[in-house]
Amino acid sequence: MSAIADVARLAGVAKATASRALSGRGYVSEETRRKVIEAAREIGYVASPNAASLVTGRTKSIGVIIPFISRWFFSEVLESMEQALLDEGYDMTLYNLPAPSPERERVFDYFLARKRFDGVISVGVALSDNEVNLLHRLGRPLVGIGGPIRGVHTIAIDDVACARLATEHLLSLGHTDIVHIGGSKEDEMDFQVHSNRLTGFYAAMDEAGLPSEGSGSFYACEFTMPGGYQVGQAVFGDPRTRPTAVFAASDEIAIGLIVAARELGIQVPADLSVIGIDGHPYADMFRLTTIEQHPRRQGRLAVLSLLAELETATPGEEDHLTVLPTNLVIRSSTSGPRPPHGG
Amino acid sequence: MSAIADVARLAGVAKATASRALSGRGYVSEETRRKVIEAAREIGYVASPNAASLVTGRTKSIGVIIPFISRWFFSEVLESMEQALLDEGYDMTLYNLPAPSPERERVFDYFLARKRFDGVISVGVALSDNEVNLLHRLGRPLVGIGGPIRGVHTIAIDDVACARLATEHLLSLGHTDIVHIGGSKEDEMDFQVHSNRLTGFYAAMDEAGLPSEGSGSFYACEFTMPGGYQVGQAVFGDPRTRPTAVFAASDEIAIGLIVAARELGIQVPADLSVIGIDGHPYADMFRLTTIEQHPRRQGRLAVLSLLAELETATPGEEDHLTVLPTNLVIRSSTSGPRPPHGG
DNA sequence: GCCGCCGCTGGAACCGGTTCCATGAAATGT
DNA sequence: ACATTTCATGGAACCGGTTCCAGCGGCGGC
Repeated sequence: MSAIADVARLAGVAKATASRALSGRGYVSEETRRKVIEAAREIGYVASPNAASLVTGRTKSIGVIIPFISRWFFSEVLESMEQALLDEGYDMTLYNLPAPSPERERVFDYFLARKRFDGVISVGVALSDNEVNLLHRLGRPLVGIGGPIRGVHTIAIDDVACARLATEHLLSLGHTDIVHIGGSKEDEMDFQVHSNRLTGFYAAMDEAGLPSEGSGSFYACEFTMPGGYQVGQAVFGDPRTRPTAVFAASDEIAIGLIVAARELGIQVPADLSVIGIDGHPYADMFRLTTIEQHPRRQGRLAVLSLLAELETATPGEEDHLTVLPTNLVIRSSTSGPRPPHGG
Repeated sequence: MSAIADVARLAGVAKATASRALSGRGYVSEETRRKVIEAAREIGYVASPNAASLVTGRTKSIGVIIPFISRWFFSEVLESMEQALLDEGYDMTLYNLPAPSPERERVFDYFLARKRFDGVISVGVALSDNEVNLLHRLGRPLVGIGGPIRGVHTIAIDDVACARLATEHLLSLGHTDIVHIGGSKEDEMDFQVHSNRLTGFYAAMDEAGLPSEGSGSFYACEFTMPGGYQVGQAVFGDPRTRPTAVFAASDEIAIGLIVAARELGIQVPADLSVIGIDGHPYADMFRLTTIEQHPRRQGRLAVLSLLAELETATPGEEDHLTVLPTNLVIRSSTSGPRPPHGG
């Protein structure tokens, strides 16, 4: 359509002056600025970001690497990042990369090397040193969400502490027969989330003098509601494996467990206490006690932190870890255990 | 880093030749092509899409406008579109625009006018004529998902038919006391989805000679599981308003209803049949009878259709509506009504 | 009255590709 | 043998901005 040359011609100035007037860089008299802006408005001029970024190297766009879109935590983070980027005048280019794979190699080599973005936010993805280095070489800052990446500023919650707190909540209610149901260490998407929550659980159990690692108090589970439901049916269906309390690694798992328990005629919390982690919008409806982790806050902070790094051109604090607060919300899925019958 | 001029120099040819060799356009001898490609590989050359799009006008990027990210249908569509675009070598730039608002005006005027994309897919968004025209003027094709937009190729399911089918399923089981619980017509996100499903419901009831519009057989509800739960508590809690069957406008609503019913001691399906629409992954776990609408298929088709339009440079069939098939999946949340007691 | 600085402006180079056009060599047709 | 095509290649213009640099008028200082 209309280029800056047209604006300049209409305003009766040179391209250079028009550019300065519109971008606000360099000396322009107040009168000239008004003329140029008026001319631009008149012909509906919109600058081509392509042309600009060709010379400035800035694209006003941020790349986001994320392994899932449809899982709660990720979609919340995504939504909040989109909002924050929009507010700051940035575009968001989305790369949904399920797992380390040839697919992902391809994206890194091809898409990311084209540097169509000023920076990258990686959500819950365990980037390899190689991948981090590639971005570094391109001079593109990187901020992570969800777990430490070597040499990268990361925003996360303290998963070990959360798990410990959740377990301690159950312990403080008097439970001794507690199991943890969550993601397994071997799970490919593990970004230390699974293992950290497991670690926190074992630590709390250990401190309470209860059987921990190796005692069979952990069941691996897909990180979804049906995953929790399935494991719940198996574990609660057999009186020999049924505990009095469960710490679930996510609210969705916890809800799946609650549904399974209800179907088996097990009273929650009278017969079984359940606690989760997340602060999922469904938690309230299932009266689930949980630890809220505020993903939207994490996403927003990641964006602001990345943009700050970009705009100050400081390399940012590498290896810096920002730990965001979480909070325990007690509803009625947890209570003290039923006194042993006949006891 | 390295520009095409470096590649040309290393290969001992002119920039123009190097460009032809790498892009595959125009005449280049096989030998020269090999030399250039080898040189490019050697210095790790990656073309700058900015520079290329500056002259070709193509960005190899698609803009997506979507009102929600975290709701099931939308996240599924998004994920499938991302996948399809990646496969075809396109980037996806995401614009999450909740509702018609000044916010949205701003995005249209500012972001979209910068034409950083070759085309646009709008998911479940009722674009105004103005907005459609703006895109048209920019020469960017547009494909919609979820409801007809004037002058735009749209991919959708037949919501009226789905609702009719769902209702007929309940009727065929012998139910006569049926209510519909779903989004209200006044809901701002209505993209004819709500009203179409309501229309289909009333049509089926009408045909069966049962009370339809204006008979109080419809309850408005937020389009989420807690929304369904809340309405379920209210409607099922009062024996006077409790029907024998419910057609829920979405699976999430249906599941919320089932949870509410179970808590009230109402047997599903013996006391209450429930059918939804979606094919949500949780449906199986709640044994929910539903009509599957395959959002991933919709997303994939939208991408392929848009790219085809782009690559053939045909303006596409405007006002064309592609209706994708849906299918009824019968599980055990529906059955015949309990015979009237004392009857 | 002259020098130097400041504020403002225009010309031109540049970012990194693509494409038009001219040129020349080889292959084909008559 | 000569006129055409066809294929290959290089030079240069161009896409639409930004930025460097030179020039110029006005003003204050000495």
